[in-house]
This record gives sequence, C-alpha cells and structure tokens, in this order.
Amino acid sequence: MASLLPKYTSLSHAKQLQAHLITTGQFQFRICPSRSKLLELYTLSFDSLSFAIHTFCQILTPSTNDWNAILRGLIGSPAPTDAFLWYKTMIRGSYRVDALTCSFVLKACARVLAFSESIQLHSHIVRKGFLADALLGTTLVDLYAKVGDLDSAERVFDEMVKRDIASWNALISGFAQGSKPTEALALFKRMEIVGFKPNEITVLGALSACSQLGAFKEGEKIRAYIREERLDMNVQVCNAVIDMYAKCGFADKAYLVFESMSCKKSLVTWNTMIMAFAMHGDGCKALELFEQMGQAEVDPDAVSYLALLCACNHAGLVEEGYGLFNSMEKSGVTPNVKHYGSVVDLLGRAGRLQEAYDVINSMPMVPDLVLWQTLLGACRTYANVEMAELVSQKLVEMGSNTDGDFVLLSNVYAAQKRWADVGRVRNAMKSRDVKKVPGFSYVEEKGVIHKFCNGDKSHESWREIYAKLDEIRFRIKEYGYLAETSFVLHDIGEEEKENALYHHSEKLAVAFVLISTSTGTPIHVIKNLRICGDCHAMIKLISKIYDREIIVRDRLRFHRFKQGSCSCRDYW
DNA sequence: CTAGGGTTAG
Repeated sequence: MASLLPKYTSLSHAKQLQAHLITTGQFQFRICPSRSKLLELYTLSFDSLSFAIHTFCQILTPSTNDWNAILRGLIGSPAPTDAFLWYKTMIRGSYRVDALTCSFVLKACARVLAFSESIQLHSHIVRKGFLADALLGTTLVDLYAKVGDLDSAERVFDEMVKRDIASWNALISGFAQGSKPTEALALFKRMEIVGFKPNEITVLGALSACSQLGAFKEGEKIRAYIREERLDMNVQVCNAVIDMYAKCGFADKAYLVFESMSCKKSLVTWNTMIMAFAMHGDGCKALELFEQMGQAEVDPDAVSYLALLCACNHAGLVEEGYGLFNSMEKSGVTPNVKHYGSVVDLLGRAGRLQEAYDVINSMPMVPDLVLWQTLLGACRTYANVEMAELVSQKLVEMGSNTDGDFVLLSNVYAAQKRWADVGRVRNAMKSRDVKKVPGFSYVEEKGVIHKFCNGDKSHESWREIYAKLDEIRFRIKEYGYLAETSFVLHDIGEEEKENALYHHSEKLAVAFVLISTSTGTPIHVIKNLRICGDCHAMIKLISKIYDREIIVRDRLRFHRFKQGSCSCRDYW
C-alpha cells in the first residue's frame, strides 16, 4: 500500500486510500506503514498539518512513525515549539521514541533557537544512547553552533561515537559562522590528518574562515585542492573563492576567478564581485560590473544595491550613489535600513549633514542605532556641534552604551575647545556601564596567523615589537608626525594618550612583520574595527620610510598604503 | 517493525 503513495499522488487519491484503510480495518493496526505515509503526505506535500493532526487523533494506538510524521510537519509550522509539547506528550504516554523523533524535535527547536528545550532534548539523547547516531549528533552540533554555544558544539562533536564528513562540516561551518575562524581552520586541518576528504561544503566553511582571517596562504592551498578535485563546478564554491581573494586583499585575483568560472554565475557571484570592488575603493569597476550584470539579464536584489552604494561611498561618488538609491524602487527593490544607512553615510561624508538628517526623518521604518552613529561620525568630521548634540540625544534615548559614540561627541566638543562639555561627556561615560569593543588585528607570517590586541604583550617577541615601535615613533617624528590624541578619551595625560594610541593592534601587527621579514613583500593586516586617524597617518609614513606596501583591511574596506599615501585618498 | 533525519557562499 505504501508503494502506492509516491510524492505526486493527488489529495483525493490519498483520501481514497485512507478510506480503504479504514474500511479494511488496517487503519487501526498497531503498525501501519501506509497510515504513517499518509500523515507525512498530508503535512509535507499537501501542506495541511491540521488535516494530518485530525487524522492522527483518530488513531487509537499511534506508532512511532505516526508521531514522527506529525513532528516532522511541525518543524515548518508557525509554532515550532509545539513539537516539544507533542514530544512530551509522547513520552508521558510511554510511546517509543527513536533517533528520528529526536532529530525532528531538535530541528524544530533549532528553528526558533529554543535553548532550554534543546538542552533537555540533549540529555534525553545521551541517556538513550542516540549519540551513536552520526546524523543525530550532527544535528546537535549544528544546533549548538547556531545558538552560539560553540563550546557545547565542540563537546558534542568530541563525544560522538561515529563521525562522518557532515559532522566535521557542521562544526567547521559553525566555527566559521560563529566568528571563530582560527578554530575552523584548525579543525579543517585536523580533519585532513584523520583522513577525511573535504567536499564542497567543507571548503565553503574553510574558505569563509580564510576570508575572515585574511589567511591568504591557506586560502591558496584550498583553492589548489578545489581545482584538483574539480569542486569548482559548484557556484557556491566559486563564490567563496572570489570572496576569499577579495577579503585577503587581492581584487585582481578575485576578478580572474570571476572571469574564468566554468559554471554559471549566480546573483550571489555578481554581488560578491561588486562588493569586492567596493571594499577596494574601486567604485568605477563596481558600477561597470553592474552594467554588465544588466546585460547578462541578472536582476539585482537588495544586496546588489547595498554593494553599489557601498562602492559609491568608498569612492566618493556622491551623485552616482544618490541616483542609484533613488532608482531602486523603480527596479522593484525596496530600500531597507542598511540602504538608508549607506545613503546617510554617503551624504554625511560629503558634508551634506542636513540632507542626511532629512533622509533619516523621511524613512518609513524606525532608524537604528547604526544610522545615528553614522551621522554622528559625519558631525565629527565636519565639527558640527549643534547636530552632534541632537544626534547624541537620540543615541542616548535609544540606550547606546558603546564608547565610540561618547568619544565622537567628545571629539566634536574638543575641536571647539569646549573643555567643560568634554568633561561632562567623560563623566557620563563613567556613570554608565559603557562597553568598549576590543580592537584586534591579524597578520599572516610564513603561513601562520598572528593575532594582536590593543596593548597586547602576549606575543613571544613583544619586547622586540615594542622596541621597533619606539624606533618608528622616533623616525616618523622627523617627518613632522604628531600623535592625533583626539582619538583617545581617557582621563589621562597627553603622554599616556600617545601610548594608548601607539599600542593599537594594527601598529603592533605592522611592527611585527617589519622585524620578521627583510624582503619588500607587501604587509597584509586584517582589523576588526575601523582604522583610527592616527594609525592611518602613521602607516602612511611607515610605507614611505620603510619602503613597504601595507594593505590594511578594516571593518568596512581596504586601505592600500604606498610611498606615503593611501588608496582611500584619506576619504573614509 | 523499510527508510526516513544532519553539514552549504554575498
């Protein structure tokens, strides 16, 4: 009977079968595979969970498979946690729970990140010995990774009796998406040592980790493997390779991959490449690519426009960007908060503060913190006290407690020598529990990634690094460099302020590479925050005095320092 | 008392 129920059975045929089962008495058998199949059909193919539940309720003694069919249907329902309630009913009624039951309930809980339910399920799974099931273990690893508890994800992974390629992939992807790229790459290497052969999904996670770390050497190795194994027939893999090259600072290599792809480009391919040019400040190439995209009859989506606005922003193409923003609706793409944020940034950087403010007020949605922070940044650049106060007021009302907002406002006052107001901001900062996002940088040296935090002394050669910084400080002063201490806001004297600046992570990273290499190869630094004005000024001089090209990726874009100037033309 | 369930780029 079950074989009579392929996916394409119509609803009326299914109901006929149900009638047949009822009239022949089979419907009330303790085990009836056709009945379970019917329930599955109702929930999955006919999208009628309520009818499936109605049918289920007529079964006197539902089998595990009947329960599973309903639970599976509940995953996609508007109330996935209902699956957990059904599960509890099942246990209270002493119905037999199998690995599949747990799998469906876990997946439902994962959808809404129901953490406490997931933990209860985890303990059931352990007690029933279901961790021997590689698939269920993988679901659990993925679940913990998705709720951000990577320690638990790793523990489950370690405790699994049997692991297959998907188990490894789940944890690698989990680390990569959970901002633990170092762990992702370490696991990737461990997997190869243990003898598993990376597949498409593995390399996606590993490449994403390389992108985050700027791990170019490792990225190249993965690229070579992809070509050997012909994994580049997969668009997603190609897109990840393009992204990796772009984020490691090689827009040209990214474009080579883009051009010579043997599989069909997807919308994501175009968006990735446009974003690559945007990050590198190559606004014109981004706009050109957008033209080509139209010729290739690929319709842009919200991400395409975001990438374009970003490109115009970084290249200072104010009119082009504003025009694109205004043409979005006509192309059938509705601007979201991020598009508004980008335009506010575009206008703000160009000094058109009032227009930027008007854009925020014309928004159909509630402006978020980031938007006001963007405008505050522009107020600082153009020393506009009135608007800075107005915007800060908004930020305080919205409960901002990041140090950057306070620093910006204080900078605006400091520029006008309004010291009393500077002190007021400083006190407000103390009385609140202001969060400071810790800054850090990565550099790759002989294939090894080194991480530096601000003021870090944990590196084995920290003494040499700090000595090198002293030397740099001495040499650049001859070139008229003065520390821009307005980038610091602490209750400390000028000299300590200078020290606080001198130990920014990107400076440590650059100094480290200068003492470790003698050749004139470019220095690549990856930073989690935006580069500060002082580091920018200092690295420009280093590139000249030490005759080294220095490429810094900050949170938003690349800065390419060469012979004393930067590719961003000091517009960032 | 079939198998079914897990990992995926901008």
